[in-house]
Amino acid sequence: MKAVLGREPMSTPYSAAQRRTIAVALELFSQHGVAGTSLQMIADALRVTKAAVYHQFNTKDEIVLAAAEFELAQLESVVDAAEAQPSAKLARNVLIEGIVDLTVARRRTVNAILSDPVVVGFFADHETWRDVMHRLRRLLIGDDAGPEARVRTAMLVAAISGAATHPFVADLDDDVLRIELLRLARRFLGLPG
Amino acid sequence: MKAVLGREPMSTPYSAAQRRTIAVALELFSQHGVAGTSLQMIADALRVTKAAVYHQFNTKDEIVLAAAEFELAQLESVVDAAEAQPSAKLARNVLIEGIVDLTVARRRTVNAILSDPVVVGFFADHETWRDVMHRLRRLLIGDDAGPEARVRTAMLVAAISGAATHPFVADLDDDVLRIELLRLARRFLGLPG
DNA sequence: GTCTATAGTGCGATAGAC
DNA sequence: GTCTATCGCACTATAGAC
Repeated sequence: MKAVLGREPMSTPYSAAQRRTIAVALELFSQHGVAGTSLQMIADALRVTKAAVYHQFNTKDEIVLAAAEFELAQLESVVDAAEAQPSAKLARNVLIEGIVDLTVARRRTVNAILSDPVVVGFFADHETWRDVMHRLRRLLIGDDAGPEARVRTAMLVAAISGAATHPFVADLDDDVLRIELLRLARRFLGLPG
Repeated sequence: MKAVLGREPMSTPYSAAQRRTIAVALELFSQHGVAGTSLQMIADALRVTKAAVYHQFNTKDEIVLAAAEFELAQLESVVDAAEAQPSAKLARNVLIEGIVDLTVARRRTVNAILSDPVVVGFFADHETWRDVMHRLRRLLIGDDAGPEARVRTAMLVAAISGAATHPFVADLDDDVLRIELLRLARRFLGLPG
């Protein structure tokens, strides 16, 4: 099932210090954007100096890539779980639920990181990214490549990730947001829900 | 109808040179983000020096604000047109159509600018922005402030603006994208269409 | 693994000639 | 309105002590 050749999802076992760096970087990137976040800001948030951060990662780009791949890996595991379902219908259901859960749980970071111009540039030639997007698209659209299906899919993905970050719902509880997102997403796809 | 006190939508008549600066700034901001765009890049795109750009605007922040307000003004005129309708139903219809038109016509810039972290920060205390958002929300939700209505509204706004920028539909013609977005948005709201 | 110190570069912004 | 030239600063990144 996961026998995709040459791909090694989490083959880099980051140290605890590296994971802490990634965590604070994600928070700062989501607030100020990648380009608007300096290594000084990351170092200050970790309460160490810049040199200490450079001991964990050789360049800023490596931090950006590690942070982006961290979010990507979670999306990938949702896609994995969906593909493991016996039918296309079940797969789509698991996918929607997984995306909603992921988006709500990490609503401050996921969308901000994956849509940042710098990350978009990095991911343009990124194999795992293209693979995950391709599988995601296939799960949702199937073999129908017509405009209606494609726009509907883009709207659904954008609606879920965008709505979770939207100021209109900033004060809603995670549970309430999750339930409403799920219900509307299913209705949008014409699924029972 | 537009008698909102103390608000002066386009009271600053920018010169032709200033409008050219705003136009190239919007393009660059949407590609690299606000923080990732330097005044040197703007000057190069205009084929002048930085000093010439500083003759049009005193600071980079002024350029960012002018560019963001340019996009906001177009959204505001859509809201104006919707509020001029005689019924709530017609108003909502005009609003959806206007947002779809605007988003498709300027699909590379609108969403990127208005969701940029720097612009979000500028607009946090921006009167016109808050006013337009409040009126937009009122037109779509009315007096229903329940979670379902709020999530549905956030999803709709995010779906339209996000879908237009989504790579899944990057190669679709503007006309096709416009028609599909409109149809799906109306179906999402339970409107005839 | 963290520090101080610093190199080298590009940034936003300004002065003043034309 | 555009230019050359420059200031002061923050940035990424490195060197070397502890």
